[in-house]
Amino acid sequence: MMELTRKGEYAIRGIVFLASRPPEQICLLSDIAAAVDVPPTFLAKIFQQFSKIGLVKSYRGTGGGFVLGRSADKITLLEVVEAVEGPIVPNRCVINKGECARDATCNVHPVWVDVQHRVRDILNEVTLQKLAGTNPPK
Amino acid sequence: MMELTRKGEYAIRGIVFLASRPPEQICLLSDIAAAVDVPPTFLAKIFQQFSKIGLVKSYRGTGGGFVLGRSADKITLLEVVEAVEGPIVPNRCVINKGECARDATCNVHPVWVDVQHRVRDILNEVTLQKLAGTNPPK
DNA sequence: CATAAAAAGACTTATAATGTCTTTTTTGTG
DNA sequence: CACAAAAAAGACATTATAAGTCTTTTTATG
Repeated sequence: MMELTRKGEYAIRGIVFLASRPPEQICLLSDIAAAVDVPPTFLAKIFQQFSKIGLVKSYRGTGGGFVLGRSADKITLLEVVEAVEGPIVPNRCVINKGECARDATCNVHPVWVDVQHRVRDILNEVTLQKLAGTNPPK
Repeated sequence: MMELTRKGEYAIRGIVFLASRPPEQICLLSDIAAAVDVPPTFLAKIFQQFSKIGLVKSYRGTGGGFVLGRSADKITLLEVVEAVEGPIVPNRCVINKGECARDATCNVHPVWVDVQHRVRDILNEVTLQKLAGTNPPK
């Protein structure tokens, strides 16, 4: 239960790798994909999502590629995960009230809210800088 | 992300309902299903899983049905969820070492372990008694 | 033995995950 | 300007999982 999908796994690997490179160095998608062992076409989709919300900056054409959209200590694991997996919602009823007809009487609801907050808090404390930390750039 | 499946949702509804009934009263699966608005055949599968691990006790034949396997204050939400959803593992790499080749260098791993523990702790604190509490038996 | 109920297993359908392929757009370079 | 290099976009294919149904079997009771 509560399992990260492969997409999420790949997303993390990819952007952590990018964070481990010198900040101004433009990385080819194909290089990243090879380095973190992810199908390049799939990683492309993921990085497109990153790009749309500014987690990475993309350059097209010759000499193009990707760099982080912000410094690695300003990007959290929470952002990365939610970028590709969507919001963290342990149960549908947490998304919006009224979703669950039992709302008023449902004692389980607050538990899921609690879970949601705890998980988000944990992931929000972890920055890409920390994650890239002891993986020194080769 | 991290969403409970419908099966899990149904499982909780079903067993919480059972917990809200007088402890010795044998409940028909069909009655439970109707009360919590779940397809009876699907709920049957769920209760079979419960039965196997003793969360509920089943009686077959005429006059048969289900009762809780233990008192409601001795059954946790964690048990219920894991019974039908499997163990709570935010990432494959948490299941067993060696799963992830990057193991040693992976800084993300401990984060998932942390998430796993927090979530389990939260769910482990919640008993069926609490959940059934303010839902008085009709 | 007839009936009521759960257990078990095979099966179907729907949805989401995972991934590929092709075409288009953008950009730098000879 | 033409070409090549790269990402963006969209359509497509495949596989896995979720969700649910149906049929048959087992067990218990009156």
